[in-house]
Amino acid sequence: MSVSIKDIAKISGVSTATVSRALSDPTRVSEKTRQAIMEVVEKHGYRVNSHARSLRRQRADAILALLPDLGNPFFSVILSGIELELQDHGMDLLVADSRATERTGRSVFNHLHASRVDGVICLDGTPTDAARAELAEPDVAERVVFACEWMADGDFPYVRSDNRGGGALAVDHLVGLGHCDIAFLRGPVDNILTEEREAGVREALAKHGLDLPDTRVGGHDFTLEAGFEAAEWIAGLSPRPTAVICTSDQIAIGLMSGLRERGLSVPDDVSVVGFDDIASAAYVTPSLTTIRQDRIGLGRAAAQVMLKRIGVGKAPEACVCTLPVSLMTRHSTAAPKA
Amino acid sequence: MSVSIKDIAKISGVSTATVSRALSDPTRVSEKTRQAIMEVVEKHGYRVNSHARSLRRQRADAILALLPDLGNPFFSVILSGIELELQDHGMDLLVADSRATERTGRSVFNHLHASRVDGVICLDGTPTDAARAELAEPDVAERVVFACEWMADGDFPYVRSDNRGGGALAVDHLVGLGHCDIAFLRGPVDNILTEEREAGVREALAKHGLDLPDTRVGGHDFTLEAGFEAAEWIAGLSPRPTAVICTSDQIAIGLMSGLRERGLSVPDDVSVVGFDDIASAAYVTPSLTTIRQDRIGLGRAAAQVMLKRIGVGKAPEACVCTLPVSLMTRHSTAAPKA
DNA sequence: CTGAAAGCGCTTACAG
DNA sequence: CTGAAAGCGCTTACAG
Repeated sequence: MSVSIKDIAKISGVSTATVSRALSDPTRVSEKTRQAIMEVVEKHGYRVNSHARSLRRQRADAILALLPDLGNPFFSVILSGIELELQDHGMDLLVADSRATERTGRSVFNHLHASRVDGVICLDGTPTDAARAELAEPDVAERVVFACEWMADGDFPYVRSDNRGGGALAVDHLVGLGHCDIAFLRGPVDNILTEEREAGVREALAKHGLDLPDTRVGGHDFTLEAGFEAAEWIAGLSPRPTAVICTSDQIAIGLMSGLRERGLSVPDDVSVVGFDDIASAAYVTPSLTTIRQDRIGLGRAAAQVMLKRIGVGKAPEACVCTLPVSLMTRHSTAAPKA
Repeated sequence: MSVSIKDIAKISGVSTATVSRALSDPTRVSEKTRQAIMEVVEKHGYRVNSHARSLRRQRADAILALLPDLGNPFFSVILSGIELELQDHGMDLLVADSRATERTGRSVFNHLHASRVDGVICLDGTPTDAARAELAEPDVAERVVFACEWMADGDFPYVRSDNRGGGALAVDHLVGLGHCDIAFLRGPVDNILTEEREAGVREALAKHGLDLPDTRVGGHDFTLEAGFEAAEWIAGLSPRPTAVICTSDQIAIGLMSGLRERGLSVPDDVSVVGFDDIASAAYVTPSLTTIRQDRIGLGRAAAQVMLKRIGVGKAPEACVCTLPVSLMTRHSTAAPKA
């Protein structure tokens, strides 16, 4: 059917070895032969068969991005950052949803075992027990990089945002505005991002001589729904906190929606700070003050660390990387009403 | 390094052929041998090398999803639908950003030519000239399915929403509310979705004895920014239309934000209808009336059509599929002020 | 600079 | 039910 290296060799009157060299390492072939071969290659639209090459080279030239939820739009920008970087190195990107995969009973690292990919960028910080067991195997471990999320007890290369710093930024901003009764909305239980951001919030609060009592901590997920539900709780608190720090923009947007439905105004009655700076944060009403994560940068860096880890490109160096975050001041925060 | 079928064969005391059969077609091996082999397989954690299998079988067991913009969150849910379906059939999912790929000078169908994937689900209805030329080649054409978007002049299997019907639904809703001066906000020039939705709007308008003059048509992109910018134009129109139909929720959300900044109220001054029903549509203020697309269904259907096309699973049957859309009535639309 | 040959790890007619 | 052997399409020491 499709033309192979053998055909090209025959037509060009050389061996397959020479064709292969002309394609992979042109300097090892005379200019004249190379040109003749390339002409034949062009004319017949020959492309190296990736499976044959991978089998022979023992290298897949592909990376798997493992997401906790492929449908979550938060990841799309990160994914595009990963792809941008991989493309520059001629590597392909496979994606899989770790939760959906577990449902099938297959291992999330199957791609690695089957040599389909050279490494996996794991964006899921809470793998199942089965996955954790596999992560303990050296031949899996040495091919994994964590991005965004990570395992508290693991020792893997990683790329992440400065989550603590982000929590602190939110606090400094609110305290600077005059707030001293601040609530905090968590993400899912055991999620490392939630824990880090909360730690950052507590540290910064302490620096200002404030604290975060248990009665001011709520939330259970990163979603719009969770934020919306939390509005009922916040609205019912007495005294009501004058500001809420949310661990995601989705929570914040859901929360603002819920507060409004209860007749509460943002920022007049309650200031709200998000986390992430997703695209719509600037366009909701009021526009959302939030902690910006550089998601493209996160994706690119994750791919870079991965490529280093598996020995593509530069020599292996720093295999961890924490990206700075920044405060985006918009209209969902204001000084508390006197 | 890693254990191969040869090792398993040796340890089990059978030929590699028998191991292969035990793994792929257990009925062709005696129960006893099979069990013995499986035990060895389990114990040594053997996995079939995917490149060797693909090379031999001439099948990649993988599909490429080609998106116009990997970073656009609209696609994430579709992608998860595709993955769900592929997973059920043991197929892997590769993703690539068509615009980013073109930037590198490589062909977007390279994966197909290199046999890395068995087919490509194309979500980009406006391929470059180079890509169109390749789509004309039979061996490419027979492995492509369009999803969501498509080429007006192509004849490919496809999966799409009922875009015309969606346009009509929006009109019927607004006219039912009493609107008779309706504006329309387009997406990018030449985008087929925009054209279809506009056609649906015009047809429905005509049915009600109304029309859509050029002076009531604006917009140039599906983005939040484009919607925000359009607010200036809408606000400046005299007389001002009492309702606006947007070709995406992003446009609608951007528009509402811009209108509010100009002191206009939605829906009191202007009713707004979106298209897509993205997750945040229900949580913006006011919540957005929109045309819902079943994105998970779109993704699943696209994968199903693809699998049929390349002969996996069921016999090939209907290779086109138009999914119904539905009106989600929320708070961004109301009767026009008298 | 070039070629002959081995081999990457599988699967599958073909025989028995 | 099982095995020996060919071959999928490459790449790469090894020789010359």
